[in-house]
Amino acid sequence: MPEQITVHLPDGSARELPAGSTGADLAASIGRGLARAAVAATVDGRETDLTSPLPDGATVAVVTADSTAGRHVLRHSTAHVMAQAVTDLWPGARYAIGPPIENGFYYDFELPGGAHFSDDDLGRIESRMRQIIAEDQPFVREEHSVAEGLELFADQPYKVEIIEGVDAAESDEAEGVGGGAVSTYRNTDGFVDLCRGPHVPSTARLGHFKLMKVAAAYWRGDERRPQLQRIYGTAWESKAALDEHLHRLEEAEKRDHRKLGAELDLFHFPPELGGGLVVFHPRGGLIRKVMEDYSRAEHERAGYEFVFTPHLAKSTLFEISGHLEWYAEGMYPPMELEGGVYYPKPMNCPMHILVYKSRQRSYRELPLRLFEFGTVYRFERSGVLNGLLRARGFTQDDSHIFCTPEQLAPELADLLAFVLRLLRAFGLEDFEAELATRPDKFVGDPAEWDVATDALRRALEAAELPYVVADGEGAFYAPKIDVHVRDAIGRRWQVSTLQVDFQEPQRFDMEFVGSDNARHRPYMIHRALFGSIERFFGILIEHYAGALPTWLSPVQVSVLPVRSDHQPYAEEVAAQLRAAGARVEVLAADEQLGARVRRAKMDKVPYVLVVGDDDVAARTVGVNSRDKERPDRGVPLGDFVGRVATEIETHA
RNA sequence: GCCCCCUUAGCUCAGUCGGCAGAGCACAGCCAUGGUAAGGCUGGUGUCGUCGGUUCGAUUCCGACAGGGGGCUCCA
Repeated sequence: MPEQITVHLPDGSARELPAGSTGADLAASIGRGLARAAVAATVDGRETDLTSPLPDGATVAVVTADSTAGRHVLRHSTAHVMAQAVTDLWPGARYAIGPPIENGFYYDFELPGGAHFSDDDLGRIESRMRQIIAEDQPFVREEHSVAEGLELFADQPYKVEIIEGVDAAESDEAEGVGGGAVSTYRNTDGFVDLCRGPHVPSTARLGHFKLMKVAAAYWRGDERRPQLQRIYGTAWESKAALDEHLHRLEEAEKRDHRKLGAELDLFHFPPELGGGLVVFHPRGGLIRKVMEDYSRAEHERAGYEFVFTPHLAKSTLFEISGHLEWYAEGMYPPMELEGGVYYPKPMNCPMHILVYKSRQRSYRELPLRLFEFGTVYRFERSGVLNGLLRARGFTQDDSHIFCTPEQLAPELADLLAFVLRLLRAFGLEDFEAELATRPDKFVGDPAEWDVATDALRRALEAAELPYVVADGEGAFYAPKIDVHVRDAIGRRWQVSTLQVDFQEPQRFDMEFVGSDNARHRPYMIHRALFGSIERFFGILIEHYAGALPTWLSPVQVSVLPVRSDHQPYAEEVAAQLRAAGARVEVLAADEQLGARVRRAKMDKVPYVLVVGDDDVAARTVGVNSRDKERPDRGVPLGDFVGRVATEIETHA
């Protein structure tokens, strides 16, 4: 046994420590500030905890609390403390799993007698957690055999299930179970939890946390298993970081499209219609019309043809398409009339296939690109509805492209470029894609799957779009690409989707006549770029916090005469702007100027013009831009009209 | 569908330890002609989400239901 060990630091230097030294000792030897900030260590790149002895000759790095790994450790440790507090306050409570997540952590519990937490309980739990933290209890790692683990957690059936799961099959590293061993962490007052670690050396390192909410969650995420009580919390390395996070949440709340939708008079969900069904008001309708007009013009340029199809169809259609077999629970219930059974359509594809099949098709017509703003109805479960982001009736900017197998790859590449062009026009810049591949349960020929998946991959690479492969996440009938965007405050939203489908062409027995005069089966691509117009609308509102770019704003310029006698000039200014294509309102001088400025600003109108004596005399306007604190006085009218016209045209 | 929370004027919310309910904004009328985020005065406004229970009496306490929010599951 050597008395000294040597550890290497990532910067290439080495350090001698007494044998048995831990990550915490290393941190202390490097410096006091670091010792305070340290929450864990890595040995040869693998996480360990600060309390385990370090091996001789390893490269050791100390993990600080403000790093991603460090925050992970903090949050995980805070989750343990929460479980400890809950078992103190509810003796006999069972604890299941409590991992760190983005911005925080959660822990799932089952309370004695099936009791539920209420929001008031969060305060009590937090108080108890603060006591535990103040007591500075060390986290001590222990290793046990599986048998000892089962003994230790005899009265914790969820922990037993985790340990037993290991015996049966794979190890569950995150839970500290694997290779025939079980690791745990114990606090001084006896609370012990199954865990791989690492943890902070003691509870005193924690403290900048807040319990956020109570929720229910199914054990193992399976709705047939017991429902547990989940508490979510957030935890950070400093008070400043915690406050910043809470501030971000407030900002996100201010951007909530439902709140802004009401404030800006854009849309609402009348209870008389039922959940998930929206009505657009004139201003929201105008924004939507601009979106649709732009989309139509771009589709026209890209070689799409426009079709229109009904909202209802007989069951026959959805029997052929397979929707009744595969998707019945997502469809609105049937209506019977005159002996027929009708369903509201959950998708547009079967309708577009009927357009294709209306006559014999030649390879010379392909690719045939059929486009429609198709409104569909899906019976989403009540708990999943979420404003415009998840509705029961919505409109897809839907297209189905029918092509020959040879055309598939180039068509996909063009399509992806088209997707990005359209999204960029709406001011979205930050994209990521997900390539979803063949699931376990699939239909069709694996060779065809490979062809399609490969075509999708090549399209992604051609577009230089960063992507991740979601293995087995494809639809049962086809692989797909989902395009995600990041908004102004970094949230990720799924928008566009591109799917290759060989299944429906077969079900509908689609054909085209090739150059060889033989009949062939076309490939089909499903694609929606906005995804759903309603959803995309909601995302834009949140992205821009309601302050839409000029070209999308329902009112682009408000003209405010200082006094009533400036009204004629204000009308003239408005007329010139309208002639240049702008949407203009004049707020007459029956209210104080300041109040009218405020009203226009609250409506997030991009330009508020004030015209008074000087302006009438010099044919100028006072320009108050949304992005500027102070107004510009005396701007020549002609200059301003030109500027707005350019902005509208260039989507600035 | 399941768990937690919420529901009082058009909106945001206060309130009644059980005794016929309030503020600000908005709205209406009048006055004020005002150069950049709320001018002044006056006024009307409610089945206190719905139904049932307890009570002399329920907006308040209890229960059910509906609608909304946050999660879970789901998202072909």
